[in-house]
Amino acid sequence: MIDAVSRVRRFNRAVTSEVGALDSSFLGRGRPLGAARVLNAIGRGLADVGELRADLALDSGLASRLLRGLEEEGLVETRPHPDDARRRVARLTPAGEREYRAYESLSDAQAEAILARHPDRAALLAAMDLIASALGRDRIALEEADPRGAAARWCLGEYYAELGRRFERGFDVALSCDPQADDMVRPRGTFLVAMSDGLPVGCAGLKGGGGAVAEVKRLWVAPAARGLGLAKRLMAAVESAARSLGIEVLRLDTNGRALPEALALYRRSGWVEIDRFNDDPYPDAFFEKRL
Amino acid sequence: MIDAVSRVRRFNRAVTSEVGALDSSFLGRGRPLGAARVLNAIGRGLADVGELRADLALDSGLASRLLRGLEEEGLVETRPHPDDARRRVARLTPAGEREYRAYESLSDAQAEAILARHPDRAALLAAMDLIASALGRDRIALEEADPRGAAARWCLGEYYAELGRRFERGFDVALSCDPQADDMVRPRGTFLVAMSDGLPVGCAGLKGGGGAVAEVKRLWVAPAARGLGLAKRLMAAVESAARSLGIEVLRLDTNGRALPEALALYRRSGWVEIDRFNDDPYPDAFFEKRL
DNA sequence: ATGATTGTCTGACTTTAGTCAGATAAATTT
DNA sequence: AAATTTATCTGACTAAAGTCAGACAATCAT
Repeated sequence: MIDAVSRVRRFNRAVTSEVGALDSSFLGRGRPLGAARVLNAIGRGLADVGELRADLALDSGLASRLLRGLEEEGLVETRPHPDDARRRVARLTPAGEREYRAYESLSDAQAEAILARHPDRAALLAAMDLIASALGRDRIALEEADPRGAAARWCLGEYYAELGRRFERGFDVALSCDPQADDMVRPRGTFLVAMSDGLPVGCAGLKGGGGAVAEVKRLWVAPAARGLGLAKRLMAAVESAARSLGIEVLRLDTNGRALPEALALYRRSGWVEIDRFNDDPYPDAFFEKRL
Repeated sequence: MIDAVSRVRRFNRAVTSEVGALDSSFLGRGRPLGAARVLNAIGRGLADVGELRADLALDSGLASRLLRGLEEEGLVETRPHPDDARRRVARLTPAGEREYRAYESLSDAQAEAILARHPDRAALLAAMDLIASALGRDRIALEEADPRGAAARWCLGEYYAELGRRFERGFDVALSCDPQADDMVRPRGTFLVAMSDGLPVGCAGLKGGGGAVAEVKRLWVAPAARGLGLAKRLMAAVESAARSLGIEVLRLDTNGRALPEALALYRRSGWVEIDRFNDDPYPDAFFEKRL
């Protein structure tokens, strides 16, 4: 009874009795689950009725009836799609918007309640992130993002914090050559963030200078998402972005002592070790790859 | 969108879409969810119809009908309770037993599938244990157990492994004075295991010698269940068991360098530091408590 | 012994979810 | 222009879940 399978099933029971209740925040506002799910889907931005039906796996008849119910309640409006009058688009009325937000804050409150009664919030969140990333691994998408945006800044903050823990003497961004954000925005470069259902779980930057040589910077994967092959995917995406920008040679620096996984990744994916090409105090290994 | 509440909600979505599916192993055998749940509950040992109804939160009418359905299928038998003929007890027929086991192995297979597609099994299991223990913290029960039984042996194995990691030179049970199992069984002593929905998450032993002095040994809490106040509960339970056995003085030894949390716990819960009372090589601190 | 309480059952409901065979109208293909 | 396909809707169903008022017998309290 203490084998791995029993432990997964125990987790499952714990979660469906507690979190199942959390999800039932869909209830509690006097509306059946089906209608609440449709309202929620529209609130999340699933305007197109077909999309909505696919997302919620609803029969066309049922979907149509649920929509009409919400329309009669005055929460939703539908109109034909401007480009194709067979399709219909739904959106929330102001009253629907209010109702949607009411459901949202119910969910938030229940999530808060779970957190509040646990002493070690950080450990609980880390475990939740790990499980959510593991279960949703096939749905982790790489997106180009502004390096000054919220998702990128969160990743960079976590990255710097981790370097601080890994380097014996800590890490100070000011001492390292921090790439200017403009150099990581098209057309000079780019910045990629791996998103797992809304949570950033990894990033990589391509810092260009306008020429044929560019640098890969800030490769990071959240602890919760390690082991899923994300670093490899991020590097592949950076390379293909570099090609599309006309870059011919990629370079990067790293610290092999503090970040051995990174070193191993570069070595096994076609990077060649070269001489030091900057005087940044942190790195001790330098690589190049011709595209 | 990266705050704690969003992370809990993301976890929740991941889990209800994946594990929700896991739990729907209740389906897939041509029986509606309600009937499958009742069959499962009886299989788990909820014999009393009232208990069963409370556990599944069923209306009495509905419960009665579902039971009758299962009876007609030949899977369940009910009879009046021997002590109180108003109550009814249900149990599985041999066919019901087979059907129950078929559901169980479906669930097992689905749990296995989740594990199988994740690279870092140990990390995933650790995260699941942590969440299950945190959500089920109010349902962690302390039980007296045979120190040679499965639950106790699992705890002791984890305990020794952890000591091995914490002591600079590792830990070898043979070098330490390993209490004889008989000394941790009533009437000489006892052994307590903390169980969280079937998983042992902590233990403590009371090693008596027949006299008025006994020793507390093997206090351990699983990493997944730390921060929930379990060590304190275990110690309190050991003390009250000791009182019931007529013990007047409790002693224990520990290693303050490798196990600082334990030291702090003893100091703040009425234990007094005393001189070394054995020549075990591992401990460096010795305590006593008069009951 | 009587009345109240308890545990379960029955029958008559309602609501929700889900299915399916057309109907309708707009777009696409031929 | 006619035929086909597509996106949604309608109406007529069924199955499952859940509710409620009483019925009934056993037990408990006084």
